[in-house]
Amino acid sequence: MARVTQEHLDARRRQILDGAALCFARNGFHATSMQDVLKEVDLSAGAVYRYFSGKDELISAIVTEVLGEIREHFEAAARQSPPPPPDELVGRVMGSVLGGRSGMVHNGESVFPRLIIQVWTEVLRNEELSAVIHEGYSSVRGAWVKVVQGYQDAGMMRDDVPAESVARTMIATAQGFVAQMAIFGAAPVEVLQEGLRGLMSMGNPDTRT
Amino acid sequence: MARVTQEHLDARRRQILDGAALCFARNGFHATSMQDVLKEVDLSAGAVYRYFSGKDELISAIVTEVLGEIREHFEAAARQSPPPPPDELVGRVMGSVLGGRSGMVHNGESVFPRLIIQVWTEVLRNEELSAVIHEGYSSVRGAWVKVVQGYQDAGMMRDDVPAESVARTMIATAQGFVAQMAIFGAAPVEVLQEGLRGLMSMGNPDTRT
DNA sequence: TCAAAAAGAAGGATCGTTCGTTTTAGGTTC
DNA sequence: GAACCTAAAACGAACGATCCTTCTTTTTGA
Repeated sequence: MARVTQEHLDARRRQILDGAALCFARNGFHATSMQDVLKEVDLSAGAVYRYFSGKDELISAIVTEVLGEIREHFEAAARQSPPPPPDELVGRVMGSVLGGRSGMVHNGESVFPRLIIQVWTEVLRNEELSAVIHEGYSSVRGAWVKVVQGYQDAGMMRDDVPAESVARTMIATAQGFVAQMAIFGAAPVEVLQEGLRGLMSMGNPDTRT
Repeated sequence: MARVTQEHLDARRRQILDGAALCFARNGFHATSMQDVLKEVDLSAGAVYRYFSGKDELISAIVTEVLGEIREHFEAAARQSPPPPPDELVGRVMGSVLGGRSGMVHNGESVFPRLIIQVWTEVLRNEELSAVIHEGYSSVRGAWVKVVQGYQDAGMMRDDVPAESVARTMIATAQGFVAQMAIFGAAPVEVLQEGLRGLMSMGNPDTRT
């Protein structure tokens, strides 16, 4: 295929990214060989190396894309007006994160949770990717802090706890639920929402600061 | 050193496990070479292969040990009497999990959070280890469900949400906080506790089921 | 027809592991 | 108690396998 259209080139690149992401979600970045990826995308080495300079660039492209998607979903949820309560906020994020790559399924399970925890381990050993997730997280946290301050200003939440701590905790809830889905299999987002509503119903814990 | 004492053999095995765990926390299981481990523990290949039949067995031993420790910390916290509120419960788990391996530090950061998320990725590609984490999680969840039912029976929490959902959400909070510490660095456990107290103070969210 | 896309065999490097050798701790002998 | 002996612990060079990547050749589409 010579002198192909730009759409064809883009489609090839996406085909490689998707196939590689599937492999990486299954086996991790470094237990997956290039041969595994080549077999998955049904292309030769020469073809893949035309689109990516090497395995590292392929990994970086996937990690960056995943982090970008997640950041967007978190920030979109925080832009809701009026700011929804925590259970709805977290539920919306989880729904859009899991629904975003709805096509990517393996053994009946969404690939995304598995891919996300692989990404977490990869940012630990790559300064460039570490910077990406730091910046994204910082931005998301800022947006969610504002939502929490909205709760406090409206008298919906005690205001003697730092808004940042609450924002971090809500984000942690979503992250932990993703980890559970990756390890133990898919679960309805309602589980997480019910859990948050249960916690929210406990009332101001007396005089303990 | 021939005919050495059993204590020496045990110490050697532990030395290898700790050194390998440090390497794996830094770089992941499959981006860490045996040469890396040998250099870290300052032993030869022949020595290490006397204690472990191969890299896979070394990984399995570390993963199993980590999962066992975590399970014990979660179950010990649930055995508290009377059952503490969620913020104290989660705070106690985080404290003991992070304090347990207090000796293992790298660049001023506790190694354990990094090691834990590496473990999560490894159970995805090893059926044996998957069974271990499934069993441990099932047991922990059962213990925490009872605590939540205690909240509900005492009228501290609305009882129209499944206790299992709340238990899962509390566990997810701890898991997510571990992920945050691994990726973004250590943070006081108080952050997570404050966050939970903030959520708990929001009161019964009206008529939304 | 030809430039570009894809193919796929092969190279160089690194991996996990083995195995023949050396060193050592602790029991034995005088 | 000092010298010796021996089984085992540790060593480390080397092997085959596998990995990522390159590069020449073939195929393809405009």
